[in-house]
Amino acid sequence: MFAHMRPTIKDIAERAGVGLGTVSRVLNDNPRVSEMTRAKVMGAVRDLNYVPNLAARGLSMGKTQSIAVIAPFFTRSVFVERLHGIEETTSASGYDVVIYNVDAVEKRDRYFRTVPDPRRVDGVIVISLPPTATDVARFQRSSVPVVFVDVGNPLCQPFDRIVINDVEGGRMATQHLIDLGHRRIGYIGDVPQAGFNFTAGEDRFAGYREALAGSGIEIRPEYHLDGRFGREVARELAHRMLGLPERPTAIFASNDTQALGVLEAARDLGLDVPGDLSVVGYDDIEMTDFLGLTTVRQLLFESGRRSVDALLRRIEEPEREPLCDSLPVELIVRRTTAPPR
Amino acid sequence: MFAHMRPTIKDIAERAGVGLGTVSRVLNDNPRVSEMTRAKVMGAVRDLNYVPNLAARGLSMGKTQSIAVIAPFFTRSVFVERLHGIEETTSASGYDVVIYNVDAVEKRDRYFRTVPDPRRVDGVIVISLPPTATDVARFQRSSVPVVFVDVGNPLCQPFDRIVINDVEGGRMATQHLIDLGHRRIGYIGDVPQAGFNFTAGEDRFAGYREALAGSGIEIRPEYHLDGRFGREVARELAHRMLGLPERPTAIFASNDTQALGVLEAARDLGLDVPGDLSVVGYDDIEMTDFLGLTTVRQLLFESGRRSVDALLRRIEEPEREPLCDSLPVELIVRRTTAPPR
DNA sequence: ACATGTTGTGGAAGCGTTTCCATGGGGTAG
DNA sequence: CTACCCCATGGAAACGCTTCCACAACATGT
Repeated sequence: MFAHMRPTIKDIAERAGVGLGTVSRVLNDNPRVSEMTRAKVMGAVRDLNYVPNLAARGLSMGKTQSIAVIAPFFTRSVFVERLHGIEETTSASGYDVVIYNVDAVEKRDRYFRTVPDPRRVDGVIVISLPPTATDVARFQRSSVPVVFVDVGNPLCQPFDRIVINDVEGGRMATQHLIDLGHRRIGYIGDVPQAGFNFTAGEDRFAGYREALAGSGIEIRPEYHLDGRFGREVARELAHRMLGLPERPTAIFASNDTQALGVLEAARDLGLDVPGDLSVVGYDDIEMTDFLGLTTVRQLLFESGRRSVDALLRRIEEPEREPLCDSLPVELIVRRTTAPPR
Repeated sequence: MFAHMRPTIKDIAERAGVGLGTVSRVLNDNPRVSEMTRAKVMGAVRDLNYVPNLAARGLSMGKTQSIAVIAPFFTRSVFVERLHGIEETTSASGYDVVIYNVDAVEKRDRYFRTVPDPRRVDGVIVISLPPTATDVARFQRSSVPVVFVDVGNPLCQPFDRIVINDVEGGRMATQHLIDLGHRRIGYIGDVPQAGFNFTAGEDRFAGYREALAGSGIEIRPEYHLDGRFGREVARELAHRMLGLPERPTAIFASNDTQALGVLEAARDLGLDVPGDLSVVGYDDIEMTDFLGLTTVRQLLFESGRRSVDALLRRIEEPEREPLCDSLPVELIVRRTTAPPR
């Protein structure tokens, strides 16, 4: 028994009594094959339990049937949900998904340099990582389709991209607090991680300022604190902000995780939410529902889905105009916001 | 400019004025190359910005430099954290990770059939999905190393596996409640999803029964409810259980997500936790810390890390004895458990 | 009758690597 | 000085597929 020797198209060809080219044509649904021959080949395929060698096919065709996702901190809920959308759409089209997790700037640079290679993957989805001009130039040369998700950077204009209007989201969150009657509204955001240049935070902050300015509310620098992403840090920042002589009656956190930290700080200080303090988050990750956190929902899963759609479309038709798909944001009011006392 | 033509080793060879074999040897750190030639080749590599073609290498060597992870519902925290361990360890060794998410039985079967193919991946990690005897036979024939994580099934004995002692974990959680003085202890678990045969739930329940039996506490069937995984369902189950004439003073939920549902139900009913009701979860996913949920910690990240270690070791030495690595569980006492009133 | 398609087919060439074998030059030991 | 061996090297073969070209057989139009 040659149980260990995987059959090749040559084996199929011999068994079916046809030539190599014919087998290949059958396997690729080329119409130039007679019904009879097709049946013989398919029979042999079944008999020998043939499975094509993807490396060989890839080498010959210059296609790999796999796409890469380059994402930072892929364990954070935001990315997990986007990934979910990507995975679901991708697996439906028979492509494999290879994940490149970026947890350091060097890794991003390495992946940006080596992954977008037509001999490695058929397409790349980049999430939340703005490229430099050099990166962009390289991507364009590489001939691999690249789609950006959540990257506002104008350098990306030559590529398909799925963007989120974070300014608007920040504005909505803040406006909601203003509408409730708040005037002393704090903002807690994540400091752009060294070298990553995430833009979401800044945009949300811009929305915050816009809303305040629109209502003629003074922007007080002591009401703005940034810290490394994470609950613990946000908790400390909130402690600090809530310890101010004239403390805010509401805090908008630039993401739900930091909003949790704010809630924790409020709990520490014995402040009632929303009685003494209103809190708004951003992203609407799964557990905000449990906590009753008022937040700004962005269509995370959908953003993943659409990025794959865009990528596959471009693989089909490389020459179309780059599309820019803007996803809506929506305010979800729950139990952590109320008029100030 | 031939900007679009990726250089091959042939180009390198010409530019460096050496032969193809020599280039290949340099690239593969073969010691049989003089320092001078090596330098010339490396120079050419840099000049031409050469990147090896992985498909070609894979075809030639029968290796792909990528490993597959087959996991159910990869967006659930438990899997995300295991994946994190896998990703981190894998990327450090230069392998790619391809994710196959199983959200339906058919997908599991399809992946089990097609993924473990030596021409597709160098190794496979299967998480929480017990194989059938047929699957096992196929895996063994396929010659691709397979490592199981969180699969207790005895059929997996021929393979490396990382197991978690869920019986012990369930026992510890329950014993903790008993030690606090509880006698009426409920159990809420997830019903084995049709066809998936997850075993963790049953094991944890077995531990629960053991602990009760060990303390001579009667096992009351009305204190045992199973439902589909998820917060909402668990919340309903908890409602039902807490509506019993003689309601439990403590509930052990088979996983943290369901424990959240229990907490929600307690909140709905105005029960104080831990005053009126103690709650214990399982897994110690990230947010349990925030909620102060007492739970059983299993080393999720570590399980991922070790599965990769095991896999790479087996790729190196295919003939070693299958290892069975058992990870410890640990009770983390927080704020949701206390003696009964 | 012949030129002209059309259809199905076989097989060689080529994709970019690694690996194996052959070769030549230099060193070392006799 | 010879015999031997080792080291560095070049290049052919092989990996399994797709694709292109050539060709045979037959149909069609004049």
